[in-house]
Amino acid sequence: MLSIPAGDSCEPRDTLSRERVLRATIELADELGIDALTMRELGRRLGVEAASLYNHIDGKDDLLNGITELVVNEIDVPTAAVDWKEAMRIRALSARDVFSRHPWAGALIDSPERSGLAHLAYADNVLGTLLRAGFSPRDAANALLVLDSYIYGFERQRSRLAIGDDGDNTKAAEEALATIPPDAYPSLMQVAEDFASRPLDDMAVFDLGLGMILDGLEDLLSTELDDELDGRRP
Amino acid sequence: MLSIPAGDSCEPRDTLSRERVLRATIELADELGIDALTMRELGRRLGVEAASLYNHIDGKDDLLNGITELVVNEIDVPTAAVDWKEAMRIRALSARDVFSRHPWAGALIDSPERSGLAHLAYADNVLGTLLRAGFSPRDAANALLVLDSYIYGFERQRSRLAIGDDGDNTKAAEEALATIPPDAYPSLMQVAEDFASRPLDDMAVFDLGLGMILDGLEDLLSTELDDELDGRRP
DNA sequence: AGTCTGATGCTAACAGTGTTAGTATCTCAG
DNA sequence: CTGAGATACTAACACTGTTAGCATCAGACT
Repeated sequence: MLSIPAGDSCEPRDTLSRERVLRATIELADELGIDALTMRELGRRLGVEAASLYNHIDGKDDLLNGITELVVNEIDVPTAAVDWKEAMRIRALSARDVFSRHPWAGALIDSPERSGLAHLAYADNVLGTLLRAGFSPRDAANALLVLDSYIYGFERQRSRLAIGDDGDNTKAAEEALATIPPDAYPSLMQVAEDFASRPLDDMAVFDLGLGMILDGLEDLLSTELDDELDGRRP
Repeated sequence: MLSIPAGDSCEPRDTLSRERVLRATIELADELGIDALTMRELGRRLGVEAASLYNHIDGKDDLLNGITELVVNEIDVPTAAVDWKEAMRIRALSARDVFSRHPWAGALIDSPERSGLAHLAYADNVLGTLLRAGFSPRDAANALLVLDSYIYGFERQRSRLAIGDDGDNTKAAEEALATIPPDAYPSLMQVAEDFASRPLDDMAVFDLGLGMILDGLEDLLSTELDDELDGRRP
């Protein structure tokens, strides 16, 4: 199936392989953005004609699925016996880290039909952590859905607002101030002025919202445990 | 500028206009999905050749910006003097409603550079509500970011997991159960079995997470007000 | 009324996309 | 050294968004 010469630890240098193609795809998407990812450009990078890629992948969809899978695998899912809240926080921060390395990943991950085995393993790990913490299967699933909504959603907002990874948000705020009709949006104006003086710490804001959800989940867990006790000793 | 005959209340019937094009675009996207939205197909719908559309729009980007703007305008932003929490909840449910009518909207709204005047008005309204409730400009902006991350993120998860609007989730869960390798993902298995017996009430889950965030914001607001009092009477 | 002008739609085409069929080449086993 | 199978290339197809140039039809002006 694979084109790697059998039993040799030396990597194949001049021939293609699914893995090499996927790696080059990620590189290309990282450097030039997902829109610049075209079969011909990808072939050019690999010193190959576009059609040759089809010997190793099933089409562009398969290509996107492949890099999505690789990226999902980059997200840390802590297996150690840490507190469930801490585990969720570590996972969230790791996801944000992956997104900052691969800005295109957010848009791909929550496209339907791109979830492969990596996503299953990811979900299984998270659900396992929550179940062990005492969540019911139903509440564990709900928690996963709520958390992922926020984690992935935050990334999308970040990219929508063009929030850079460095702290040049004050400049962006000033530019926005200049283009906004002065009197039409007073509240927006007031907020923008505030951001012009002090930059947005998006990391802190992310953690703020994450903390709210985690606290809410903790409440959910404790009431659930109480209910369980009541059920046993009515 | 506009092609409407001056001063006549009768609408133009056989000539195109930017508005007619945008309306037809939304219809097409609603019926066949955003991928089926092609200039030639859109022209066919309007009984017109694709190139003619360019007399009324600046290109496909302008088209997408236009329908995004229209859809954002569909989101209710309650101006009445209701509780800020209730106002945020109404807004969130309205957004979810819009997304269920236009499943493609989620993917468009949080693409960068698609935010037009509608988005500014939307943000101004929400920020105004929060400022009036006592939030500082900084915290109001943070609250908006956190809330929108969750609201839009939830929609993306919904579409990713292919959660339909009706309650046939049990069937989907059973299918998922069948394809999952039985022993590889025990936690996932356990959760899927639960969902096979009782369907997912995505509306309730959405409200669950929303409540957590709103409660967290309420805490933020009260400590903020306390700090303000302490500052005045140290 | 007749003409003219500007907007509107059409035809044809271009560059670029993903993808496939058929052919050449290259590598390695026998 | 030869044959066979994998691998890459050439050429082309259908489709995308987009533009230039021409035809046509409307209403405005003299």
